[in-house]
Amino acid sequence: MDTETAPRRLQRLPSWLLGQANVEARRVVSEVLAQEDLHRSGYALMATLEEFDPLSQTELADRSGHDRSDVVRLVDELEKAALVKRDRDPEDRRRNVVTITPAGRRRLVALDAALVGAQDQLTARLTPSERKQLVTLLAKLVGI
Amino acid sequence: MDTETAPRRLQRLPSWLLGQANVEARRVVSEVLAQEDLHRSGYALMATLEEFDPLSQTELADRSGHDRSDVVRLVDELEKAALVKRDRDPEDRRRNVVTITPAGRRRLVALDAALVGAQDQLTARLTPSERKQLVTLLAKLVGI
DNA sequence: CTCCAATCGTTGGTAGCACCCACGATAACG
DNA sequence: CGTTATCGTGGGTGCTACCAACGATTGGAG
Repeated sequence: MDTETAPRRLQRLPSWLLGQANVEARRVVSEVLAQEDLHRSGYALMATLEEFDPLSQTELADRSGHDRSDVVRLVDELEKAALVKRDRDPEDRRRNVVTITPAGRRRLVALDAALVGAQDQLTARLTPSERKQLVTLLAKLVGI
Repeated sequence: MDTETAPRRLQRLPSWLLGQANVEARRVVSEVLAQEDLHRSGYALMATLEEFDPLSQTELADRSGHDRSDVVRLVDELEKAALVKRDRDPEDRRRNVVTITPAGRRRLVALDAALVGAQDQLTARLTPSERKQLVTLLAKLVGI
């Protein structure tokens, strides 16, 4: 849409501006990740595993901010692509132990590089110092 | 989700932070508007009409950032609630002329007040000056 | 040791939202 | 005229975020 022709009432709302910015963010990131043949949630899961490996699916869901049931299907895909591994936990046979594979780690490096480009594109209109400010403000807003 | 326990890879991404902030924004705003018995898109349409009245449905769609076909159903609801009026344009009988009703304007005032509260809630962790900065940065990011 | 409650993965379904396409009615224009 | 474009409308799709319920399994109370 033409954000410039939007009503002022909306343009002044932080919530609306966040929405608009988020639309851009999703668009740019999805586009870049699609070239690497992955969805945004796939990246989120792999990033989570890279740092907190090994995790049960429920833990993975909580850390990555997804629903338990959605993680099932996401891990299905990632496992099919050999980017993650899923095994029954021998110590608690209700759980699945999910880990990232070496191939997954290698893939993550490529994705990181692609994502840097996406971030630059997203914040193209901001100066480097403004980008830092934005990150700081957003982090504070969401309570990090 | 617990944004604090998210992987650092994500926490550093402006796009991810925007996403998290947007989740909060949607949640807070939807909640507040629900008490006034309206969706977010309903408010967007009414805000657009208040400023640019009268508009055809296509113009309304462009200004408010929605699809033409979705505006049809949204205006249906708003018209049923007597918040907007829809008439065939006598000068171009393909068009519908959509205007906000006096009742709509009154309702908008109440909604505005409710939304101020929502914004405060959303940006509760920021100082007044930080809130201004955030709005400025986001506006610049989306090209306003 | 037994039974009950809780947890885990999984399946299925729902709701909202942003899209897209095709149609009939109408208008603009050659 | 007849052709092309625009408008509202109905229908449908895909994505994402949810929620409910189930069988398998575990842990804890008695």
